[in-house]
Amino acid sequence: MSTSDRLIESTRELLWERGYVGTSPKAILERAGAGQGSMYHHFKGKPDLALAAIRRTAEEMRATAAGVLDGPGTPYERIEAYLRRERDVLRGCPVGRLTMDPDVIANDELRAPVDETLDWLRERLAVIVEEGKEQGQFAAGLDGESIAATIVATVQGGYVLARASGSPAAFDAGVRGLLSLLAPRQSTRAL
Amino acid sequence: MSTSDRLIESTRELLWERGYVGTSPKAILERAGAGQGSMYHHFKGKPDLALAAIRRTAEEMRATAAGVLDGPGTPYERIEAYLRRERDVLRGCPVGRLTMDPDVIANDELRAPVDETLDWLRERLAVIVEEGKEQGQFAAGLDGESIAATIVATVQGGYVLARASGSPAAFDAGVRGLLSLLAPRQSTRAL
DNA sequence: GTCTATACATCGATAGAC
DNA sequence: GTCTATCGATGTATAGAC
Repeated sequence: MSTSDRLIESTRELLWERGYVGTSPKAILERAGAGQGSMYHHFKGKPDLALAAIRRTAEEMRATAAGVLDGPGTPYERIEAYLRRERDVLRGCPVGRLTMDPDVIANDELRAPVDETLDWLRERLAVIVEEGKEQGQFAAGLDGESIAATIVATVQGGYVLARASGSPAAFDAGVRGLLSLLAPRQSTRAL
Repeated sequence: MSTSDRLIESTRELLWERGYVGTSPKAILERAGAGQGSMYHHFKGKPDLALAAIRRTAEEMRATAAGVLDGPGTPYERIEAYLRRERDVLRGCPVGRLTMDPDVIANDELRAPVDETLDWLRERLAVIVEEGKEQGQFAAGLDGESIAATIVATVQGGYVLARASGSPAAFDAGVRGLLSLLAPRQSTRAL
């Protein structure tokens, strides 16, 4: 792995753990095993390096979600697979957490990958919900885009609840509740 | 307002805007119009002042939520009132945002008010959902605690979506989706 | 490309005058 | 109680040697 790559990877880890405001160049360099010079040679500064890290994290998240959402199964099953997919719940979402970072939100360039990723996810889920409606799996009255927003919000908020309580249980409960509300009509299934 | 109060209020504002890591004593003092000496006279240090601020914010949030949840109306209507209550969506939740703060999560004393508030909210909502089940407004198969977690998560995650996109629209969409899923059986209502 | 040295501001806290 | 002065450490960035 190149020095530039190690810098980006270290930054990704630290952004996830401590956010943008809580991540210093010094900490990045220590973790990457590099000196000041390397960082300022490859990147213009902290925001530039963070942008590279955020873009990579966003892309990775998109690929992971696509892997599940484009998989086999009925619309409900694919949504369930997305919601139940294994997660390091207490670490939170490496993309969503950035929305609580004032310096990220204030910088359109840093915010863009975050926005685009969550937006992509919502649109992808909205299509799946619409498919489920066509197949009669979901009630015709549901709005795909709204349900998609609810699904993504439940996940993002589930991280908040889990981190507050120090346990993944609340995340799982939120997912369970959402799935029980989404469950295909008239089949009472074990959730 | 006493100096101590002004310090707490300034801290509350800054914690909301910038989080714990992003809030410096200096910024607090400037906003409060006080000097270093005042702060360290009234509080042991930054964590101590933050604790006072977080406790006050948590209490205020609880009171606000209770005002809606204990109000009039059917269980569904009270949940709807809670979800649709006016919010400064783009500012996010002053309590929930703290869960993304590594120094808050690492400190049990600072985390406690956050945990207790969200936990209280979930329990309160769980009772309301159970009431709705008894009254036949919600399907008997629903689990109060899970649905409560979904409701709180949708709100917390709604803030994430809104802040990512720079618009409250996604928050509203998530709420709309959740309400459409919760809507009392067989009455198709305008949502 | 990478390193060390240096710069200057800010961080969180303490000391001590008033 | 509040103020200013000061402290050592860290934050972000630049300079310049190798």
